[in-house]
Amino acid sequence: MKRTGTPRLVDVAEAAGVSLASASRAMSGGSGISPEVAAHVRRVAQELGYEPNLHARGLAGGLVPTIGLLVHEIGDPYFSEIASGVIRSATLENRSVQIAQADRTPESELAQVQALLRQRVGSIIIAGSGYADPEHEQKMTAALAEFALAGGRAAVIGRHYLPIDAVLPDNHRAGVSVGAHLAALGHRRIGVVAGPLELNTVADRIAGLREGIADAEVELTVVSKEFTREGGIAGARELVDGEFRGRDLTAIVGLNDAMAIGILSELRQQGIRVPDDLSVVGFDDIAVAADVAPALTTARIPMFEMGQHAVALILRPASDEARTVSTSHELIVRASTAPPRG
Amino acid sequence: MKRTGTPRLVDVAEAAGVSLASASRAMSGGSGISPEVAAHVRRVAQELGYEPNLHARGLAGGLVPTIGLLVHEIGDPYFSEIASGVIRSATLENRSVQIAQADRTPESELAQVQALLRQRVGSIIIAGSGYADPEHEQKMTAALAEFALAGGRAAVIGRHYLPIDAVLPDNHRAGVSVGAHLAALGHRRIGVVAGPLELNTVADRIAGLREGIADAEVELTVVSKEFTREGGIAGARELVDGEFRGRDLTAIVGLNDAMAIGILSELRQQGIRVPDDLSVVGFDDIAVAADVAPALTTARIPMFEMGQHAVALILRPASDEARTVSTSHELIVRASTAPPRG
DNA sequence: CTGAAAGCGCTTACAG
DNA sequence: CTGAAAGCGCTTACAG
Repeated sequence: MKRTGTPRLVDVAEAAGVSLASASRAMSGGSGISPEVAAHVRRVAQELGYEPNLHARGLAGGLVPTIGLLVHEIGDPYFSEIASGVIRSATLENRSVQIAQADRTPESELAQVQALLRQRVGSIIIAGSGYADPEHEQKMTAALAEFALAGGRAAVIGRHYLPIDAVLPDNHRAGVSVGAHLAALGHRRIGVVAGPLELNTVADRIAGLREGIADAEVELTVVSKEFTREGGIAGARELVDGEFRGRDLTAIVGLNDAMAIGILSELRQQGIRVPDDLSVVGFDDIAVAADVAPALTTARIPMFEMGQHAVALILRPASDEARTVSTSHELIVRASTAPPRG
Repeated sequence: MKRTGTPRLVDVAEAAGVSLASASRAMSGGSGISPEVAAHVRRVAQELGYEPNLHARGLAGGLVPTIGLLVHEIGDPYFSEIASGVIRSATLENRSVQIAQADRTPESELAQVQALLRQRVGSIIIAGSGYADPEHEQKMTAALAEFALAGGRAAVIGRHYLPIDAVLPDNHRAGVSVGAHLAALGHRRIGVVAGPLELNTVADRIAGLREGIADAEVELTVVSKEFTREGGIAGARELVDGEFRGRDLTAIVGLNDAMAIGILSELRQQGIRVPDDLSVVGFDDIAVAADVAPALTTARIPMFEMGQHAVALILRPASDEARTVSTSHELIVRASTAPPRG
């Protein structure tokens, strides 16, 4: 069954009066062909409505222009906002994006990256914090190096251990802002509900927090849970009702908004008023942070823009050394923080 | 550069002592080969760690096992929760998913579907309400019919005008539940902030609402806005402060949670207390509905499960007539609704 | 049911 | 820079 109507590269070659090889170079390669001929071929292709067959390209050894996007969990607003930015930019550039979930485990992350490589996607964006585990990061680096060797373009969002192009959230300084804010309000006994400590996002934010409170005599109590709303609930319970009950905290920091929202929920459950009895702060400023009860004070991280930056990075040809796009943060003070009572 | 290490189908054919053709039939087709041989080939393939080259398959005329998922906006929790269900099930079935955004316009929707078809994805899931516009729906039907002819599998979520496999949210009855709930509380003047009226989701929910209040003498005031948080804000403003100010409403329904959350935000802004001065209800029960201020009464629609159902549908071979999976809803009564004052 | 062969639409050495 | 040719790894009529 001939697919009439869909012009192939031979058709444009013929129409342009050049060989298949030249047409191919005009459309993909770019090098090894005179600019005039290339321009002519492209014009003809345009007129004919030529659309390259991606499977043929993939088979012939080339890479497919698809962008592989790896997130931990697309239902998490942090990642869905990044994904939105990636897809928006990709669509503008006529690239399609294939999405995979790593489900918050390093093994799955690696497996998904390899699945993406097998499909010969031309570029890969890995969103989400890296792991402190050197063995895992080294395997990831190796996989991506091989990918780069084959002409693939990779970029990461939010991890700085890998030697490749990266979009860096302002985690450390965001932590500083949050710490300084609480210290300035007068808080001296602060609880932190952290995600897994091997995530560099968690480590960076905690380090920032410590720096932000360094001038005041603040006691920090850190518990580590899942990096989710449920983790926030569990952490809050432990801090106000568990073994740390005696600490008499006046503020709790959730290391992302999902956790902070879980914390708010648990405190409400227990009849603890925010910010009267306890202040609460988050990180990220996901869309709903302004709408929860009370409205959440948080350090805004520009997820959507980070997704767009990542696409811009992989669209640029590779260079010798890894490029980095640093983004900024903004402390958004809302209703969930206030000076401690008394 | 020989890709050593990655066994090809010829390699498994050789190892299994059969022809390439038979090996191919064993791995993909299924028909035209004896069960014993097929089983043997598959075992050998397994041992060799054979992974089919999707591009070769796509080129050879077959379809690629990738699932194309079309949403309006991945940053919207309604769609990200559906996407999460789709990706979860797809990963379990070893399928990858390619995602595209339709940005809430019919033209873009059609364009994205065609882009997906050009890539020869084996299946397409379209999430999101259909349009009342018969011309658009007819074009969509034509595109999907052609796709089905080529062996593709398609399913829609949340639109029932198209003659293909569908997962149907319980929009009408959810509307009934919401209407009945408000009527039972004693509300008689109810405002509705609707999304675009040409969306069948909107039409279905409004029809349900009308049915739910039919027994009481309720006056419904409907305004139509964008199907987003901002739309909710605009609608609330119009209902309490604009030309409808005199209506003296005692409750406002947002036709999805995003709108309802926008409504809550606007009312808070204006110093109108919920539920004391005005009750508010939403639809969907997105993850944050329980955490907004006040916690939102809403009709729960199982987005994640709907995504999984859609994958189950497209995994099943095509049948003569379109199949339908109906899902249910659950009215979740929280703090945003109460009897009207006075 | 099974096999030999053509063909899917490109890219990329290899010559010129 | 340009072209003829081989090859990427599969699927699918076409015979048997």
